[in-house]
Amino acid sequence: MRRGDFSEWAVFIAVAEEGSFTRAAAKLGLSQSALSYAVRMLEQRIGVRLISRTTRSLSLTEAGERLLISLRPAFDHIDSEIAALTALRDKPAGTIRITTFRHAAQTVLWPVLSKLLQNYPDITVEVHVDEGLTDIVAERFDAGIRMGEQVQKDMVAVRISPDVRMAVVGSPAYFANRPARRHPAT
DNA sequence: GGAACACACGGCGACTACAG
DNA sequence: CTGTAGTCGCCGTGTGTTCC
Repeated sequence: MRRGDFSEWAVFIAVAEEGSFTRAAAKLGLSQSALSYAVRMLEQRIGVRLISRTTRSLSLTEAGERLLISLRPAFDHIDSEIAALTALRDKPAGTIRITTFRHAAQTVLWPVLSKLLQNYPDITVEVHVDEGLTDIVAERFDAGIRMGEQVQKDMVAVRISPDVRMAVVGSPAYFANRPARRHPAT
């Protein structure tokens, strides 16, 4: 997956939430044509129509609705974590190690990391993709994404999607210095 | 005179071509 | 990949016509 993909997901969310390319463009500080191009490229690459357009209005397709429901909490969660990091440090920097499975990496993690890395270039993120059950604590990962049934008892889990059973999990050590969350912040 | 309908037109928003 | 300019087409509104 190319790095440029990240912004396309953010564009999709903005358009979906605003219900208008023009308003989304104003919100993101881009031109309307840039957003149209980004969404078109995104749809072409994944081969799924996400937004139904007419000359005067737009609406989300079923696939678009599902994608928005899945992505929005993840973006919100990353935003809240960034805010928490900012509160702890004047200038966030360092390495975050995350383990996840391929589907979550493609649909959830990459889009939010795009925003994170743009805003905090001093942060390095190590993403380990594997379909097995990597031990987050033993392998010294800071966080991971697991299906609900894969969340172990000693993990601190935050659900990130209402319709997909995915959750962000972190080692107790990671959350020891941070406030525990039951839900992603909005 | 007032209500209902049909039509024309301008505004607005999305798309596309093209240049940088 | 982004911005500009031009094009297309839907929608809202104003105006004219018809009917009661």
